[in-house]
Amino acid sequence: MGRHREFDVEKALDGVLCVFWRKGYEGASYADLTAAAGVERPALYSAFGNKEALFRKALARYYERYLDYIPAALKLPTSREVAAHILHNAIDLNTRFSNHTGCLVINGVLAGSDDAEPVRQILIEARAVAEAQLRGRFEQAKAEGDLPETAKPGTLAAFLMAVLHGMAVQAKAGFSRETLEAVAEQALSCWPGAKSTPSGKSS
Amino acid sequence: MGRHREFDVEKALDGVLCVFWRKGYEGASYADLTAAAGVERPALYSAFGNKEALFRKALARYYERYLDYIPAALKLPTSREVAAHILHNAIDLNTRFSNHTGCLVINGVLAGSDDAEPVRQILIEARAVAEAQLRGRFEQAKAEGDLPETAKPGTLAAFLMAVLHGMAVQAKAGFSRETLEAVAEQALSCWPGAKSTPSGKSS
DNA sequence: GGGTTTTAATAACGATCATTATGAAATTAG
DNA sequence: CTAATTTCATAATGATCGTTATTAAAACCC
Repeated sequence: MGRHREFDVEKALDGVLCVFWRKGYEGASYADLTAAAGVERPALYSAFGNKEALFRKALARYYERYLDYIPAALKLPTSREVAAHILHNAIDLNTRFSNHTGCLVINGVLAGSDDAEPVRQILIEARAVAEAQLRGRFEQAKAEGDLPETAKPGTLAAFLMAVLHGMAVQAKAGFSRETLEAVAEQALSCWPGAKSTPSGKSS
Repeated sequence: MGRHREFDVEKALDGVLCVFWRKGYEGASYADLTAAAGVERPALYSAFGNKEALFRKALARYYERYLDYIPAALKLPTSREVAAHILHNAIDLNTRFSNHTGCLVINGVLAGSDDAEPVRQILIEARAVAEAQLRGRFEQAKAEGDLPETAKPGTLAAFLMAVLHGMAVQAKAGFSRETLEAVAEQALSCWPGAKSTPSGKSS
């Protein structure tokens, strides 16, 4: 019973996502958001809740639409392939759209007013989850002999995330895909190789 | 002629700097700024100009008070020492103050409203200057044989900056000094070594 | 088809934003 | 001591912030 919704909720969310991606959480005003969503303010509130809830839903959509290469990468056979796949896909994502470069999880809130603190923590937690997934995958690689005994999975995960974050900052500053690819290659150049298995027998 | 200033301009600027460092350009309100400076709004305006001018002066002070390790590092004898010195000093700066972690040049404005675009460009330019200095120093290292012929100074500079930016993001998220030191070590582990001078005679 | 319910659009809400009039207090020049 | 000048603190400016009444339009139920 009642009137139907006249706008496509997912389309509106996509528009909202682009604005948050470009301007961050606090930098995006409702004037921007409604213009991009093609919908008036009360419609956004009734469909998504307040600004923080709206951002959370945009972030969830970002993960499922644009960050799906991460779970895919984690299934690759070697830790080096995992790292390389994530680096290259991140570069593509960070430079593909000229209207919103970089990464939403970095652009969202790095530093902001006290009002933005909850959203800042959400993004910190999201990055921590990704880093933990990488550490787990690299621990597995170590157990499999894909990484040497001396390798530190936690350090490799933190290092890879640092390079990803740094490239996101650079992409937001307008760096070219080619420059970022060179950065990624440099980061990969010191990736620990497979165990030389001096005493191991390959089955 | 006229009344004397009753507050210390440099002290006030230091207070302002801390707020910008912690909350970024747009996240810092005049309520925050005046509280930290210990001075009323009109005093800030008469002494420094508007918010953008105030930020520029805080940024200049940041460079001379906290980023003086960069010109010092550029004078070190080898490119590896340059990179290591900058990485370690950046980590210290990013974690030394619990009230304003990370880096002002990153926290300032990454993504924001259109109003913040001028300040965003200022920070992009500041980072570009640092990267160009590094590239110049690494070109010199290459010419001196400190870096191999295959080394790409521009890539090394961009890579080093990426790691620095990534660590600044991580520091702002609360990462420990120890974790960041491990990240820096990983970044340095692939630093190109001195030319092996297979046909060269050491003088 | 009237009554109910949900959505849509306009416009208003109080709060806060950066910026600045305003006038009192303080210092120097004559 | 008076006049001129600068700084000080209070408070007001218009604009914009996120959020929400309010009212008209549309779609369902009985």
